[in-house]
Amino acid sequence: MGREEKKRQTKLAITNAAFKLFSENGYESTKVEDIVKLAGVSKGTFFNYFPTKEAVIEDFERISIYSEAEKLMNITSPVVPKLLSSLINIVHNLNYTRSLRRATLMATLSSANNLNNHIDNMNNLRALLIPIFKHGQETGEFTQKLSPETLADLTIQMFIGVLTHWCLGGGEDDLITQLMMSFDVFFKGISS
Amino acid sequence: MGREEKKRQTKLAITNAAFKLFSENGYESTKVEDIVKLAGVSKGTFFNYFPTKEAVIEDFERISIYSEAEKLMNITSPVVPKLLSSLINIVHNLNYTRSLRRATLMATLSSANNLNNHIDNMNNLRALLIPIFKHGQETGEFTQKLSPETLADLTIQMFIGVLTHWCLGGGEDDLITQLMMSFDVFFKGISS
Amino acid sequence: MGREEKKRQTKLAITNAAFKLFSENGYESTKVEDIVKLAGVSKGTFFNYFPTKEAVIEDFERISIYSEAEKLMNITSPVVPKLLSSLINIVHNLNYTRSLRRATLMATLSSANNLNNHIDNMNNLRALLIPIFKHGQETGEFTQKLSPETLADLTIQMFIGVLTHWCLGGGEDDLITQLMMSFDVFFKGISS
Amino acid sequence: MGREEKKRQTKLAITNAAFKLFSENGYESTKVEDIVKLAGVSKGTFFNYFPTKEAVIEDFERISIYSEAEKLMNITSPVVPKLLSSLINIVHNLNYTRSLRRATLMATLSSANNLNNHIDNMNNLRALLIPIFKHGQETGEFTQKLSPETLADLTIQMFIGVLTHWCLGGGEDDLITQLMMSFDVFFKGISS
DNA sequence: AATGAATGAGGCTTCATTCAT
DNA sequence: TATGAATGAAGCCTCATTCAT
Repeated sequence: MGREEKKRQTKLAITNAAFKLFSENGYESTKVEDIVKLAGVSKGTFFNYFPTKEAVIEDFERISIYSEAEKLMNITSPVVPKLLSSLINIVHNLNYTRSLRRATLMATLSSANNLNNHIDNMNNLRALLIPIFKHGQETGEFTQKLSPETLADLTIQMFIGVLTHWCLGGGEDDLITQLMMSFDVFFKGISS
Repeated sequence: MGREEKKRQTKLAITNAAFKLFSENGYESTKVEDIVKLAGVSKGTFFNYFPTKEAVIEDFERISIYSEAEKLMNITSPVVPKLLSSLINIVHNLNYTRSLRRATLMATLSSANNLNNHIDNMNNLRALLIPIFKHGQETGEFTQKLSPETLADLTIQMFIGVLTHWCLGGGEDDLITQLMMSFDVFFKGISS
Repeated sequence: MGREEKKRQTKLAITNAAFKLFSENGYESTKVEDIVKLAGVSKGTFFNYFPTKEAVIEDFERISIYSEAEKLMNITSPVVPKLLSSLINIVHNLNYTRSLRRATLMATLSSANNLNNHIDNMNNLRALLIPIFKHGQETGEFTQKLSPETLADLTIQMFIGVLTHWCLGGGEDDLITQLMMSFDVFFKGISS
Repeated sequence: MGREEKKRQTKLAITNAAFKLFSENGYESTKVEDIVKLAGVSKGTFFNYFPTKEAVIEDFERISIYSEAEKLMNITSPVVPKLLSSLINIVHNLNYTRSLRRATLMATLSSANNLNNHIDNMNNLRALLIPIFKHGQETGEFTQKLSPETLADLTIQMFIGVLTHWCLGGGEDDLITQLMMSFDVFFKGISS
């Protein structure tokens, strides 16, 4: 195993450990000491890979709900089934547990920087969804009482609602079941 | 002013200060020192009123979304307009700013105790909503494809979705507008 | 003993301890732990009085060679004996040991800030000396081949030379003896 | 280029880098990492050439003011001009900047070992100067009120005074000008 | 009841040094 | 001989909490 490969593994071990602990106990309660113990490296090594403890949390953005948004891009008619399967796919890839989603949400809430990232990502996703809904309106799938912008926004809101309610202990234990049921209602609500 | 009144005022000053700072900077970043400075009391006084710093956060539950749930109890047909006006009423009384809602959400996420409170409150609310939806189904307002339990759950989810999306920067600046628009879609989605 | 008096004593205990240790072992080798142990207070108390470890060193400026410069201001003819007695007086009040002077010199050398303070102080002292030498030249005490500015500068240099050579182990053990002998030669060198 | 030559060059690169950084930022603030980065070698290499970081500072003695003292040995009458030109020569060869002299002074102050080296060197120089002054007294160049030992000591003190005052920002920008002016006064002060 | 000085456990981070490659 | 990833002891500093006044 080459040096570079070893480095990648070390960094991964640290990230995974931090990941696990943050999601179980939250950022502030997780000590660097805990992370390195779980990762099986020394404290010095931790700071060889991350300048501060806070720097690790940025890797959490990797698993934000927006990470796979680009997959939504080439959706064609009929919109609903493909959109739904895309959303399911995103959730599937995120591989969330309730506690992991809570940790991710806390990460978003815990710093102005992360919050701004969230807003940027949300706007990007919104921009992707707008033409999709426009198209859907033209083909008669969706109500025209609401603008495509609003429809895009409500979709994101629905998605966040499912995730948040679920991570706070509500809904079905299986996130995807909950997601499908919720969007069933939602799509009916915005149908023409 | 009597001694008891003075004490109540002091406690209120502390709570309000903590309240403001938690909502602006989060729980962990807010120091007891900051709170007492803003409240205009000494550190010693703080600990005369609250055994620990964490004890203050429990007062945040005062503004949880469940605080006014009992007002939902005597809803009669037709369900939709009264339910909607109740929800609006709750939001109105909460007097949220985006940052205040973020703080409340962080408070819920930041301790197992608060999370359990949330779950208890949610279940209480759910218990209140179930007969309402049952009634609504009987009178033909709501679809019968979903159980009253599910409808209650989806309502809570919708409510949380609006609040979360909004506090993270999404939706209309006016929370009530956003709420009405969202529940319009939702009620259409669960109509019979 | 009042609270304020107690505070002054605590701060003094810390300063004195730091003072002693810095002069014996140097700034970097002295740990905050050492200081508080010697001062008989806790680490927390240290940081109640000084925001950082470095902040303590600024108190060292109190014993800089310039601290009593203002006493030079009202010197009248003949200049030499009064100037000499002033210099002796300054040294006397500084109460230097060789190691303490070394520590003070290191403090000056160890940060750009302290160095700038030194330069400022030096220029103030120089400004005080210039009219004195001007006066001394007019009354015929000093050579006119050198400007009053240069004479002031050479005086400071001589003073620093004595202190530095002495603290590095040279000269008489008694600093004042060394100072008098040196300025005897110096004043002869700049006599008219 | 032979292997030995390569090694010498590597060591020189390290020494020069350390040299530069110590003089700019001081010993403690200069990290081994900084040195090796500037020298263009790895950390491992550094420790192949020097057992510890502190070992590098001993190379600073190369540029101590005593390094060329032996040139003073065969001074003949008249003493003053030759002594002065020797001192100028020493300063010239040292090639000091103010910051470099500060670094050298800090090196002397920063360890008991270096301080002892300074004292040894000073005593050697003193031993060289004593017969010179004795000779100068016999030929009538210098006052007999002071012993040759004292004269030697005052000379060293003057030299150190010039260097210290200058490196702390005082005197002429050109060190040699400052040196000549100062020793002019000094030699007049010790003339017979 | 109010004060704020004192506490000290415990956190994050630094950095000279080692050693396997 | 050169490399640089890994190490871990040790340092500075924070801050909730206590308690004498």
